[in-house]
Amino acid sequence: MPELPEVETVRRGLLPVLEGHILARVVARRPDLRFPIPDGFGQQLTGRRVTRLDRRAKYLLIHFDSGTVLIWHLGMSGRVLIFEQDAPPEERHDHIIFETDAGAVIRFNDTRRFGFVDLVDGNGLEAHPMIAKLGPEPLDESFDAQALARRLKDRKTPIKAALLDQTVVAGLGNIYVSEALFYAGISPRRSAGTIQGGRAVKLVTAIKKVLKAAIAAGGSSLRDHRQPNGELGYFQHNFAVYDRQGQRCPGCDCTGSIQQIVQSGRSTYFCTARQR
DNA sequence: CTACCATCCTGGTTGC
DNA sequence: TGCAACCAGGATGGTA
Repeated sequence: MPELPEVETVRRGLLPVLEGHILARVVARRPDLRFPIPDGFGQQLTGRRVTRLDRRAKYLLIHFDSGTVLIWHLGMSGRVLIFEQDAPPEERHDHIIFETDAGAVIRFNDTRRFGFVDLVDGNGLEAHPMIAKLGPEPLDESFDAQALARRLKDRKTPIKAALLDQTVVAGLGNIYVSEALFYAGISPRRSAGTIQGGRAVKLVTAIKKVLKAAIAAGGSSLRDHRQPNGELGYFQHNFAVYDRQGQRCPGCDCTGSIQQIVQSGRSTYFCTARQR
């Protein structure tokens, strides 16, 4: 799915067309995505003004003047497209359509339908089952080496798997975990509990660095992600290891090449010389 | 606790 | 060229 940088890119694209605007029309073109679309979805949002547009981990949180919050997860293949005028015909996987009082059209297109939306009262947001268990935001100042080390302590699972666990740190996915471990010089196979002290400092630094760089690049366009204006993100050109198996390691003079392994069913990419 | 697996879907790529 | 198997950025719940 879109990971944190891609969702943040979508949020930034939506800001100018949504924040402060009223939804003039909201249509769900099918009854379900990953989960059923809430009853009265369109009716609850139509005529409401967007007061705030937040992101938590990989979730978009759209606050309305009614007190309702739209929780929106893009799944693995979800795309948000914005047309400020002259929207082209709807396409096959355009599942939800929003139109604003200014005439902007926003479409949620999701071929695999792993995405979902839910509506919750703002007071209950933190208790929502999808939100309540999330770990710290990796770009928050409070997410530091101590915070990470504490959450990894005594865990025997490989660090790769631990970083994909959204209760450890929220927002990383398969791409940025490989990238962050590369910059930290840590093997994806290393037992998570051994990431303490200096290693934790390196890993936190690497996580923040790679996420910030990816956001600045508009995310990564591998298969599905596009910026909401339709442009491709370009961080995929800056991957150090992801999807680069067999290529030379960009970070050291080692003679080896980038290895691809499978951990808990997902591909991992790393340099065996540089990452220990 | 941990590791592993299947599952929800569609579509692009790979290999025969 | 056809076709089937496999793979993909996620997250959960079940099993052993």
